[in-house]
Amino acid sequence: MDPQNIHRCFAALRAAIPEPKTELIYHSPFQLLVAVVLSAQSTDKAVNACTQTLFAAAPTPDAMAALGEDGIKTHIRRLGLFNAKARHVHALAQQLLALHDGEVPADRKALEALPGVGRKTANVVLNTQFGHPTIAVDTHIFRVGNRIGIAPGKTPLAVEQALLAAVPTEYLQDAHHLLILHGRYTCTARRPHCGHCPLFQCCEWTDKHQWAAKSS
DNA sequence: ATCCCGAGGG
DNA sequence: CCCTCTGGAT
Repeated sequence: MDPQNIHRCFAALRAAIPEPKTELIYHSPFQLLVAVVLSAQSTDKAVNACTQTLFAAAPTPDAMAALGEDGIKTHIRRLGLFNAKARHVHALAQQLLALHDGEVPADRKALEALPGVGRKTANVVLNTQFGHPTIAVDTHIFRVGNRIGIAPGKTPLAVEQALLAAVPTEYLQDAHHLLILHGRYTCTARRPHCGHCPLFQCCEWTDKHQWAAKSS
């Protein structure tokens, strides 16, 4: 997709979603990091409910390490993958204490070396906590990017780089959130609502007409 | 390529 | 009832 078309897409999204909601603000980089680790394969609503009680009990890496794996589990039992997540969050707190003086590192390599943290999670931390220009490519953004033609049939990294190249740095935050919302509510995985999609004109997905016919 | 692993939606 | 969810590690 050529850059002009990408800009047309974002203009259309901006018009359709006038006021992007700011992401939930967490009290510290540590709490945001934990929240993102917990969010894997889970809805934001469920994660918010869990983190509220979890951070009341253990707001810092120190307290989280002391809470222990089983203690963490009692707060996140409603999430999917909660066993692995409790293990990761506990090990995460311990490693922050052991290797980084209890602070979340502002470095990609150090972040991705932490348990339960991959590129997507590292990008969220780098962007929201440390102001680095990154795009965290989750399943929504990956799907949307491939469909509309930003990086058809390619890897999440290719989508990330294409968006980084196309979106002005100061607009990355909003672009990220617009794409998430678009993927969540309109460009859905199974039954996309192409019939009332704000990106229908600029979208290069070959199946868009088929789905437009099925979705009013 | 597969596992982890539960809730909520279509 | 089946699928999907703001993934990451093996």
